[in-house]
Amino acid sequence: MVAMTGWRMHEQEWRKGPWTPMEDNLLIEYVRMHGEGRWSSVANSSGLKRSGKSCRLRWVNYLRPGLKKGQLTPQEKGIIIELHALLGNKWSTIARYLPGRTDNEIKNYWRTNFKKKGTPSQNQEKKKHKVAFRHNQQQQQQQQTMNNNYVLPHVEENNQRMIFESPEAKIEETTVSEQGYNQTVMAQDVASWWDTVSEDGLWSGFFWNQDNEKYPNEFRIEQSFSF
DNA sequence: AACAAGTCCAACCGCATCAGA
DNA sequence: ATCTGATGCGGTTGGACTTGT
Repeated sequence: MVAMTGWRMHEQEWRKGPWTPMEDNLLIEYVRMHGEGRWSSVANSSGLKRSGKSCRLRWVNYLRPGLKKGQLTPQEKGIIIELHALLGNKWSTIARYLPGRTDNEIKNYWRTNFKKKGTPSQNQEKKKHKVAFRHNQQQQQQQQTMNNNYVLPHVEENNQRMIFESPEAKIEETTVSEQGYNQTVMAQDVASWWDTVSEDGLWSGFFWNQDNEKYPNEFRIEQSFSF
């Protein structure tokens, strides 16, 4: 209740609905000048008639430099599935391990593909490609107007291996044997997806080790990609 | 060609938590 | 210790778009 007071103060005045390119530019300019954060002052400083909450969401989910658009890769899907099996609906936490992807995107992916029965049909996959293509075109136009000075956090590339690090979970590189992977943690509706991805050869391994005596609440992952 | 149904995703909402006064 | 505003998160919705009939 209390938490909403600030947001609702000028609720009648806030614009809602889809963002226009002009609004996007105003927000980009604001962030460029003031940095991320202090969203509640965006309206005053930039002239945007959007709530701070709306501005933050727009920035985080759409305007933020480094965002990937388009279809999730099999690797990314695998990470989502693994982490969801481990963490549940902690979309923002899962998103931290997928640089350039947003919690909203991951949430949408999960709901679309696994919240209901069955796996996506081939037609659905075709549709996804079309949508992804549309987004890529839009994003490329968007990116051209922006000065990308940001560095993706917590990810390094090291001899064809992505090392995931989390400030919260202290995830670090490790060497876990394939036998250590426990497929039973996967939901049943995910199993068919696993078969598909394994067959196409793009997925080369993603192993978990929860036998961590020292830090029982932590987990370690090894992710190998074929670039 | 027209309509219905399904899919996707941007954006909103409400609540929880954090931080500063 | 309490209050208040700011921020973050997860759930939900609306509408554009695609596909099927």
